[in-house]
Amino acid sequence: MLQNGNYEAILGRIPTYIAFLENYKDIYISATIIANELNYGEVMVRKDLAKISVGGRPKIGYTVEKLLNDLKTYMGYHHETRAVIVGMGRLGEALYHYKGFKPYHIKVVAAFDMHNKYDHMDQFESICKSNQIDIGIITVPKEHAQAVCDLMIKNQIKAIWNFAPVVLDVPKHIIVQNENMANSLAILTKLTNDRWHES
Amino acid sequence: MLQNGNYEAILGRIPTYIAFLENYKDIYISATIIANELNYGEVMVRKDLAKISVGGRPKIGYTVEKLLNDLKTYMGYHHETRAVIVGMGRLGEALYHYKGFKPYHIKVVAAFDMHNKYDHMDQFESICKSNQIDIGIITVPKEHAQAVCDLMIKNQIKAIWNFAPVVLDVPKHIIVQNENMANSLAILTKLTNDRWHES
DNA sequence: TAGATTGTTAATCGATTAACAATC
DNA sequence: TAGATTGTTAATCGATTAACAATC
Repeated sequence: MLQNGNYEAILGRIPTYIAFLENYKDIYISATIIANELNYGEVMVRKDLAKISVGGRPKIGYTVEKLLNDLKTYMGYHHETRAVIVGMGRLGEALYHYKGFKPYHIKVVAAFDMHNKYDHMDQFESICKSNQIDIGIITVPKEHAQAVCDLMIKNQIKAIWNFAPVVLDVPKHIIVQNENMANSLAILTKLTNDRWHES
Repeated sequence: MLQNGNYEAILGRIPTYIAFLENYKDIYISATIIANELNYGEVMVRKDLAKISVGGRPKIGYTVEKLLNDLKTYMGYHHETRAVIVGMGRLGEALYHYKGFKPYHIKVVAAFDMHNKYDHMDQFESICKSNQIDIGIITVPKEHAQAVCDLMIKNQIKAIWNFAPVVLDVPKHIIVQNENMANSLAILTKLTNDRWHES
Protein backbone atom coordinates (compact mmCIF):
# COMPACT_ATOMS: atom_id res chain seq x y z
CA MET A 1 0.00 0.00 0.00
CA LEU A 2 0.89 3.62 -0.06
CA GLN A 3 3.64 4.32 2.31
CA ASN A 4 3.12 7.89 3.27
CA GLY A 5 0.12 9.38 4.83
CA ASN A 6 0.43 12.59 2.88
CA TYR A 7 -3.15 12.45 1.69
CA GLU A 8 -6.47 12.36 3.41
CA ALA A 9 -7.05 9.03 5.10
CA ILE A 10 -10.44 8.65 3.47
CA LEU A 11 -8.83 8.36 0.03
CA GLY A 12 -7.23 5.10 1.06
CA ARG A 13 -10.61 3.61 1.82
CA ILE A 14 -12.75 4.68 -1.09
CA PRO A 15 -11.26 2.26 -3.63
CA THR A 16 -11.95 -0.51 -1.14
CA TYR A 17 -15.58 0.57 -0.85
CA ILE A 18 -15.84 0.62 -4.61
CA ALA A 19 -14.33 -2.84 -5.04
CA PHE A 20 -16.65 -4.23 -2.39
CA LEU A 21 -19.76 -2.67 -3.90
CA GLU A 22 -18.86 -3.87 -7.41
CA ASN A 23 -19.41 -7.39 -6.16
CA TYR A 24 -22.38 -6.71 -3.92
CA LYS A 25 -25.55 -8.24 -5.28
CA ASP A 26 -28.42 -6.34 -3.78
CA ILE A 27 -30.26 -3.08 -4.28
CA TYR A 28 -29.51 -1.47 -0.94
CA ILE A 29 -26.44 -1.35 1.26
CA SER A 30 -25.88 0.06 4.75
CA ALA A 31 -22.77 1.47 6.38
CA THR A 32 -23.18 -1.23 9.00
CA ILE A 33 -22.77 -4.04 6.49
CA ILE A 34 -19.82 -2.40 4.77
CA ALA A 35 -18.09 -1.82 8.09
CA ASN A 36 -18.52 -5.44 9.14
CA GLU A 37 -17.30 -6.84 5.84
CA LEU A 38 -14.25 -4.61 5.62
CA ASN A 39 -13.40 -4.57 9.32
CA TYR A 40 -13.80 -0.83 9.60
CA GLY A 41 -15.53 1.15 12.33
CA GLU A 42 -19.20 1.62 11.63
CA VAL A 43 -19.30 5.34 12.34
CA MET A 44 -16.23 5.95 10.23
CA VAL A 45 -17.82 4.29 7.22
CA ARG A 46 -21.02 6.24 7.76
CA LYS A 47 -19.07 9.48 7.82
CA ASP A 48 -17.12 8.55 4.73
CA LEU A 49 -20.29 7.81 2.79
CA ALA A 50 -22.04 10.94 4.01
CA LYS A 51 -19.12 13.01 2.82
CA ILE A 52 -19.26 11.70 -0.72
CA SER A 53 -22.84 10.70 -1.39
CA VAL A 54 -26.34 11.72 -0.35
CA GLY A 55 -29.65 9.96 -0.04
CA GLY A 56 -28.95 7.31 2.54
CA ARG A 57 -32.27 6.42 4.12
CA PRO A 58 -32.67 5.39 7.76
CA LYS A 59 -33.43 1.72 8.15
CA ILE A 60 -32.70 1.07 4.47
CA GLY A 61 -29.30 2.46 3.60
CA TYR A 62 -27.98 3.62 0.25
CA THR A 63 -28.87 2.44 -3.23
CA VAL A 64 -25.82 0.44 -4.30
CA GLU A 65 -25.96 1.81 -7.82
CA LYS A 66 -26.09 5.45 -6.83
CA LEU A 67 -23.53 5.11 -4.07
CA LEU A 68 -21.14 3.32 -6.38
CA ASN A 69 -21.56 5.98 -9.02
CA ASP A 70 -20.96 8.79 -6.52
CA LEU A 71 -17.83 7.10 -5.19
CA LYS A 72 -16.49 6.62 -8.70
CA THR A 73 -17.21 10.18 -9.65
CA TYR A 74 -15.46 11.41 -6.53
CA MET A 75 -12.37 9.37 -7.40
CA GLY A 76 -12.45 10.57 -10.99
CA TYR A 77 -12.98 7.16 -12.59
CA HIS A 78 -14.96 8.78 -15.36
CA HIS A 79 -11.98 10.82 -16.48
CA GLU A 80 -9.30 8.99 -18.45
CA THR A 81 -5.80 9.25 -17.02
CA ARG A 82 -2.80 8.57 -19.23
CA ALA A 83 0.43 7.12 -17.90
CA VAL A 84 3.82 6.01 -19.13
CA ILE A 85 6.12 3.57 -17.41
CA VAL A 86 9.90 3.67 -17.53
CA GLY A 87 12.01 0.67 -16.61
CA MET A 88 10.76 -2.68 -17.81
CA GLY A 89 12.48 -4.99 -15.39
CA ARG A 90 10.42 -7.57 -13.56
CA LEU A 91 8.52 -5.00 -11.53
CA GLY A 92 7.85 -2.78 -14.53
CA GLU A 93 6.56 -5.75 -16.48
CA ALA A 94 4.35 -6.85 -13.62
CA LEU A 95 2.76 -3.42 -13.41
CA TYR A 96 2.47 -3.11 -17.16
CA HIS A 97 0.52 -6.34 -17.41
CA TYR A 98 -1.44 -5.88 -14.22
CA LYS A 99 -5.16 -6.31 -14.91
CA GLY A 100 -6.35 -4.48 -11.82
CA PHE A 101 -5.97 -0.98 -13.28
CA LYS A 102 -8.69 -1.43 -15.85
CA PRO A 103 -11.68 -0.21 -13.87
CA TYR A 104 -9.89 3.06 -13.12
CA HIS A 105 -9.80 4.38 -16.66
CA ILE A 106 -6.06 4.48 -16.58
CA LYS A 107 -4.35 3.93 -19.88
CA VAL A 108 -0.67 3.07 -20.01
CA VAL A 109 0.27 4.75 -23.26
CA ALA A 110 3.86 3.58 -23.46
CA ALA A 111 6.44 1.43 -21.67
CA PHE A 112 10.06 2.44 -22.03
CA ASP A 113 13.33 0.64 -21.63
CA MET A 114 16.77 0.85 -23.16
CA HIS A 115 17.26 -2.73 -24.11
CA ASN A 116 14.32 -4.77 -25.19
CA LYS A 117 11.03 -5.09 -26.97
CA TYR A 118 9.42 -2.04 -25.38
CA ASP A 119 9.48 1.58 -26.51
CA HIS A 120 12.96 3.02 -26.63
CA MET A 121 13.78 6.07 -24.56
CA ASP A 122 14.69 7.90 -27.76
CA GLN A 123 10.99 8.21 -28.39
CA PHE A 124 10.13 9.56 -24.96
CA GLU A 125 9.73 13.19 -25.93
CA SER A 126 7.74 12.56 -29.06
CA ILE A 127 5.36 10.12 -27.40
CA CYS A 128 4.79 12.51 -24.51
CA LYS A 129 4.23 15.32 -26.96
CA SER A 130 1.59 13.53 -29.00
CA ASN A 131 -0.22 12.19 -25.93
CA GLN A 132 -0.85 14.30 -22.91
CA ILE A 133 0.62 12.23 -20.11
CA ASP A 134 -0.63 12.68 -16.55
CA ILE A 135 1.36 10.13 -14.58
CA GLY A 136 4.87 8.77 -14.90
CA ILE A 137 5.68 5.44 -13.32
CA ILE A 138 9.33 4.96 -12.37
CA THR A 139 10.58 1.39 -12.07
CA VAL A 140 14.20 1.87 -13.05
CA PRO A 141 17.16 1.09 -10.79
CA LYS A 142 17.68 3.80 -8.21
CA GLU A 143 20.74 5.21 -9.96
CA HIS A 144 18.60 6.36 -12.87
CA ALA A 145 15.46 7.41 -11.05
CA GLN A 146 16.24 11.11 -10.68
CA ALA A 147 17.23 11.46 -14.34
CA VAL A 148 14.03 9.74 -15.47
CA CYS A 149 12.04 11.93 -13.10
CA ASP A 150 13.62 15.10 -14.51
CA LEU A 151 12.84 13.98 -18.02
CA MET A 152 9.23 13.30 -17.10
CA ILE A 153 8.79 16.74 -15.59
CA LYS A 154 10.43 18.36 -18.61
CA ASN A 155 7.76 16.65 -20.67
CA GLN A 156 4.83 18.01 -18.69
CA ILE A 157 4.09 14.96 -16.60
CA LYS A 158 2.12 16.05 -13.54
CA ALA A 159 2.54 13.24 -11.07
CA ILE A 160 5.03 10.48 -10.40
CA TRP A 161 4.54 7.02 -8.99
CA ASN A 162 7.99 6.14 -7.81
CA PHE A 163 9.11 2.59 -7.06
CA ALA A 164 12.80 3.41 -6.83
CA PRO A 165 14.10 3.65 -3.26
CA VAL A 166 15.24 7.26 -3.53
CA VAL A 167 13.85 10.61 -2.47
CA LEU A 168 13.15 12.42 -5.71
CA ASP A 169 13.89 16.09 -6.00
CA VAL A 170 10.95 17.78 -7.73
CA PRO A 171 9.35 21.22 -7.98
CA LYS A 172 6.58 21.52 -5.46
CA HIS A 173 3.70 21.50 -7.92
CA ILE A 174 4.58 17.93 -8.91
CA ILE A 175 2.89 15.17 -6.94
CA VAL A 176 5.11 12.25 -5.97
CA GLN A 177 3.90 9.03 -4.48
CA ASN A 178 6.58 6.68 -3.27
CA GLU A 179 6.01 2.96 -3.28
CA ASN A 180 8.89 1.29 -1.53
CA MET A 181 8.54 -2.47 -1.27
CA ALA A 182 11.49 -2.95 1.03
CA ASN A 183 10.17 -0.35 3.47
CA SER A 184 6.74 -1.94 3.50
CA LEU A 185 8.16 -5.33 4.26
CA ALA A 186 10.45 -3.88 6.90
CA ILE A 187 7.45 -2.39 8.69
CA LEU A 188 5.56 -5.66 8.58
CA THR A 189 8.62 -7.44 9.93
CA LYS A 190 8.89 -4.98 12.79
CA LEU A 191 5.21 -5.33 13.68
CA THR A 192 5.54 -9.11 13.56
CA ASN A 193 8.60 -9.21 15.77
CA ASP A 194 6.98 -6.86 18.28
CA ARG A 195 3.85 -8.95 18.49
CA TRP A 196 5.45 -12.37 18.63
CA HIS A 197 8.90 -12.04 20.12
CA GLU A 198 10.42 -9.51 22.48
CA SER A 199 8.22 -7.40 24.79
CA MET B 1 3.65 2.73 -0.15
CA LEU B 2 1.65 1.11 2.53
CA GLN B 3 -1.90 1.98 2.05
CA ASN B 4 -3.31 1.79 5.50
CA GLY B 5 -2.28 3.79 8.43
CA ASN B 6 -2.84 0.98 10.89
CA TYR B 7 0.61 1.37 12.36
CA GLU B 8 2.45 4.20 14.00
CA ALA B 9 3.41 6.86 11.49
CA ILE B 10 7.01 6.85 12.65
CA LEU B 11 7.48 3.29 11.38
CA GLY B 12 6.99 4.51 7.84
CA ARG B 13 9.89 6.92 8.20
CA ILE B 14 12.55 4.89 9.95
CA PRO B 15 13.51 2.76 6.94
CA THR B 16 13.93 6.00 5.02
CA TYR B 17 16.23 7.37 7.70
CA ILE B 18 18.22 4.16 7.60
CA ALA B 19 18.58 4.18 3.83
CA PHE B 20 19.68 7.80 3.91
CA LEU B 21 22.26 7.23 6.62
CA GLU B 22 23.66 4.16 4.89
CA ASN B 23 24.86 6.47 2.15
CA TYR B 24 25.89 9.38 4.33
CA LYS B 25 29.63 9.86 4.39
CA ASP B 26 30.44 11.75 7.54
CA ILE B 27 30.87 11.08 11.22
CA TYR B 28 28.07 13.26 12.55
CA ILE B 29 24.56 13.99 11.35
CA SER B 30 21.91 16.42 12.59
CA ALA B 31 18.14 16.23 12.46
CA THR B 32 18.24 19.46 10.48
CA ILE B 33 20.20 17.90 7.64
CA ILE B 34 18.07 14.77 7.54
CA ALA B 35 14.90 16.85 7.47
CA ASN B 36 16.15 18.96 4.58
CA GLU B 37 17.31 16.00 2.53
CA LEU B 38 14.12 13.98 3.01
CA ASN B 39 11.69 16.89 2.92
CA TYR B 40 10.42 16.23 6.42
CA GLY B 41 9.72 18.71 9.19
CA GLU B 42 12.77 19.39 11.29
CA VAL B 43 11.06 18.99 14.64
CA MET B 44 9.41 15.79 13.56
CA VAL B 45 12.74 14.24 12.64
CA ARG B 46 14.24 15.39 15.91
CA LYS B 47 11.41 13.77 17.82
CA ASP B 48 11.71 10.57 15.85
CA LEU B 49 15.41 10.32 16.55
CA ALA B 50 15.01 11.18 20.22
CA LYS B 51 12.46 8.41 20.57
CA ILE B 52 14.78 5.74 19.22
CA SER B 53 18.30 6.83 19.99
CA VAL B 54 20.17 8.78 22.63
CA GLY B 55 23.30 10.85 22.70
CA GLY B 56 22.57 13.59 20.23
CA ARG B 57 24.78 16.51 21.13
CA PRO B 58 23.79 20.14 20.70
CA LYS B 59 25.64 21.84 17.87
CA ILE B 60 27.05 18.53 16.69
CA GLY B 61 24.22 16.05 16.24
CA TYR B 62 24.33 12.27 16.37
CA THR B 63 27.14 9.90 15.49
CA VAL B 64 26.03 8.35 12.21
CA GLU B 65 27.27 4.93 13.20
CA LYS B 66 25.49 4.82 16.55
CA LEU B 67 22.28 6.34 15.22
CA LEU B 68 22.19 3.88 12.35
CA ASN B 69 22.74 0.98 14.68
CA ASP B 70 20.00 2.15 17.05
CA LEU B 71 17.55 2.57 14.18
CA LYS B 72 18.34 -0.89 12.85
CA THR B 73 17.99 -2.45 16.26
CA TYR B 74 14.64 -0.75 16.73
CA MET B 75 13.41 -2.13 13.41
CA GLY B 76 14.72 -5.58 14.23
CA TYR B 77 17.21 -5.80 11.39
CA HIS B 78 19.46 -7.90 13.54
CA HIS B 79 16.86 -10.64 13.86
CA GLU B 80 16.41 -12.91 10.83
CA THR B 81 12.89 -13.09 9.49
CA ARG B 82 11.83 -15.99 7.31
CA ALA B 83 9.20 -15.67 4.59
CA VAL B 84 7.54 -17.75 1.92
CA ILE B 85 5.84 -16.43 -1.19
CA VAL B 86 2.89 -18.05 -2.90
CA GLY B 87 1.94 -17.21 -6.48
CA MET B 88 4.79 -16.83 -8.92
CA GLY B 89 3.20 -14.73 -11.59
CA ARG B 90 4.94 -11.57 -12.73
CA LEU B 91 4.49 -9.78 -9.41
CA GLY B 92 5.57 -12.79 -7.38
CA GLU B 93 8.66 -13.15 -9.52
CA ALA B 94 9.47 -9.46 -9.21
CA LEU B 95 9.29 -9.64 -5.43
CA TYR B 96 11.18 -12.91 -5.30
CA HIS B 97 14.08 -11.44 -7.22
CA TYR B 98 13.96 -8.01 -5.64
CA LYS B 99 17.36 -7.05 -4.30
CA GLY B 100 16.11 -4.40 -1.92
CA PHE B 101 15.17 -6.80 0.86
CA LYS B 102 18.71 -7.87 1.58
CA PRO B 103 19.65 -5.32 4.22
CA TYR B 104 16.63 -6.30 6.30
CA HIS B 105 17.74 -9.82 7.15
CA ILE B 106 14.72 -11.23 5.46
CA LYS B 107 15.15 -14.65 3.93
CA VAL B 108 12.65 -15.94 1.40
CA VAL B 109 12.81 -19.62 2.19
CA ALA B 110 10.52 -20.88 -0.56
CA ALA B 111 8.47 -19.71 -3.53
CA PHE B 112 5.37 -21.70 -4.40
CA ASP B 113 3.30 -22.09 -7.50
CA MET B 114 1.19 -24.82 -9.07
CA HIS B 115 2.64 -24.84 -12.51
CA ASN B 116 6.27 -24.06 -12.98
CA LYS B 117 9.82 -24.28 -11.85
CA TYR B 118 9.17 -23.12 -8.27
CA ASP B 119 8.29 -25.17 -5.22
CA HIS B 120 5.04 -27.05 -5.60
CA MET B 121 2.23 -26.42 -3.17
CA ASP B 122 2.31 -30.09 -2.21
CA GLN B 123 5.42 -29.28 -0.24
CA PHE B 124 3.95 -26.33 1.60
CA GLU B 125 3.33 -28.06 4.89
CA SER B 126 6.61 -29.86 5.07
CA ILE B 127 8.64 -26.78 4.18
CA CYS B 128 6.80 -24.71 6.78
CA LYS B 129 7.32 -27.44 9.33
CA SER B 130 11.06 -27.67 8.85
CA ASN B 131 11.55 -23.92 8.76
CA GLN B 132 9.82 -21.60 11.13
CA ILE B 133 8.11 -19.13 8.82
CA ASP B 134 7.24 -15.66 10.06
CA ILE B 135 5.72 -13.98 7.04
CA GLY B 136 3.62 -15.26 4.15
CA ILE B 137 3.53 -13.22 0.96
CA ILE B 138 0.39 -13.68 -1.14
CA THR B 139 0.65 -12.88 -4.84
CA VAL B 140 -1.93 -15.29 -6.21
CA PRO B 141 -5.05 -14.23 -8.14
CA LYS B 142 -7.73 -12.93 -5.82
CA GLU B 143 -9.87 -16.06 -6.15
CA HIS B 144 -7.24 -18.11 -4.35
CA ALA B 145 -6.04 -15.57 -1.82
CA GLN B 146 -8.26 -16.61 1.09
CA ALA B 147 -7.43 -20.31 0.66
CA VAL B 148 -3.71 -19.56 0.60
CA CYS B 149 -4.12 -17.34 3.63
CA ASP B 150 -5.93 -20.08 5.55
CA LEU B 151 -3.20 -22.55 4.68
CA MET B 152 -0.53 -20.14 5.88
CA ILE B 153 -2.24 -19.63 9.21
CA LYS B 154 -2.73 -23.36 9.61
CA ASN B 155 1.03 -23.66 9.25
CA GLN B 156 1.86 -21.16 11.98
CA ILE B 157 2.65 -18.18 9.81
CA LYS B 158 2.32 -15.04 11.94
CA ALA B 159 1.90 -12.24 9.44
CA ILE B 160 0.69 -11.84 5.90
CA TRP B 161 1.75 -9.42 3.19
CA ASN B 162 -1.20 -9.49 0.85
CA PHE B 163 -1.05 -8.26 -2.74
CA ALA B 164 -4.40 -9.72 -3.75
CA PRO B 165 -7.21 -7.16 -3.88
CA VAL B 166 -9.40 -8.86 -1.29
CA VAL B 167 -10.11 -8.36 2.39
CA LEU B 168 -8.71 -11.43 4.07
CA ASP B 169 -10.58 -13.02 6.92
CA VAL B 170 -8.08 -13.87 9.66
CA PRO B 171 -8.04 -14.44 13.43
CA LYS B 172 -7.19 -11.24 15.18
CA HIS B 173 -3.74 -12.26 16.36
CA ILE B 174 -2.56 -12.48 12.76
CA ILE B 175 -1.09 -9.30 11.27
CA VAL B 176 -2.17 -8.50 7.73
CA GLN B 177 -0.67 -5.79 5.59
CA ASN B 178 -2.46 -5.11 2.34
CA GLU B 179 -0.57 -3.83 -0.64
CA ASN B 180 -3.01 -2.94 -3.34
CA MET B 181 -1.41 -1.51 -6.46
CA ALA B 182 -4.65 -0.51 -8.10
CA ASN B 183 -5.77 1.40 -5.02
CA SER B 184 -2.47 3.20 -4.78
CA LEU B 185 -2.63 4.29 -8.37
CA ALA B 186 -6.26 5.32 -7.98
CA ILE B 187 -5.32 7.62 -5.12
CA LEU B 188 -2.51 9.18 -7.10
CA THR B 189 -4.87 9.70 -10.02
CA LYS B 190 -7.39 11.39 -7.77
CA LEU B 191 -4.78 13.70 -6.27
CA THR B 192 -3.51 14.55 -9.73
CA ASN B 193 -6.93 15.31 -11.12
CA ASP B 194 -7.77 17.46 -8.12
CA ARG B 195 -4.61 19.46 -8.45
CA TRP B 196 -4.62 19.94 -12.21
CA HIS B 197 -8.16 19.82 -13.45
CA GLU B 198 -11.47 20.55 -11.77
CA SER B 199 -11.66 22.84 -8.71
C1' DT C 1 -44.89 1.03 17.34
C1' DA C 2 -40.14 -0.52 17.81
C1' DG C 3 -35.90 -0.95 15.88
C1' DA C 4 -32.47 -0.21 12.44
C1' DT C 5 -30.16 3.15 10.33
C1' DT C 6 -28.82 7.83 8.98
C1' DG C 7 -26.67 12.09 10.05
C1' DT C 8 -24.83 15.51 13.44
C1' DT C 9 -22.50 17.37 17.37
C1' DA C 10 -19.16 16.75 20.96
C1' DA C 11 -15.23 14.15 22.94
C1' DT C 12 -11.08 11.67 22.43
C1' DC C 13 -6.94 10.35 20.58
C1' DG C 14 -2.61 10.58 18.16
C1' DA C 15 0.52 12.97 15.31
C1' DT C 16 2.58 17.16 13.99
C1' DT C 17 4.04 21.74 14.85
C1' DA C 18 5.36 25.69 17.66
C1' DA C 19 7.75 27.77 21.43
C1' DC C 20 11.41 27.72 24.33
C1' DA C 21 14.91 26.26 27.63
C1' DA C 22 19.33 23.67 27.93
C1' DT C 23 23.87 22.75 26.19
C1' DC C 24 27.97 22.29 23.69
C1' DT D 1 30.47 34.47 23.47
C1' DA D 2 27.16 33.48 19.90
C1' DG D 3 24.89 30.28 17.33
C1' DA D 4 23.53 25.75 16.08
C1' DT D 5 21.42 22.03 17.74
C1' DT D 6 19.16 18.99 21.09
C1' DG D 7 15.35 17.90 23.91
C1' DT D 8 10.98 19.16 26.31
C1' DT D 9 6.54 21.17 27.13
C1' DA D 10 2.45 23.19 25.28
C1' DA D 11 -0.58 24.15 21.29
C1' DT D 12 -2.69 22.83 17.10
C1' DC D 13 -4.57 19.99 13.82
C1' DG D 14 -6.92 16.12 11.76
C1' DA D 15 -8.95 11.74 12.13
C1' DT D 16 -11.58 8.56 14.70
C1' DT D 17 -14.92 7.43 18.09
C1' DA D 18 -18.82 8.26 21.16
C1' DA D 19 -23.31 10.01 22.12
C1' DC D 20 -27.56 11.16 20.56
C1' DA D 21 -31.31 13.11 17.88
C1' DA D 22 -33.98 12.37 13.55
C1' DT D 23 -36.41 9.34 10.47
C1' DC D 24 -38.29 5.69 7.89
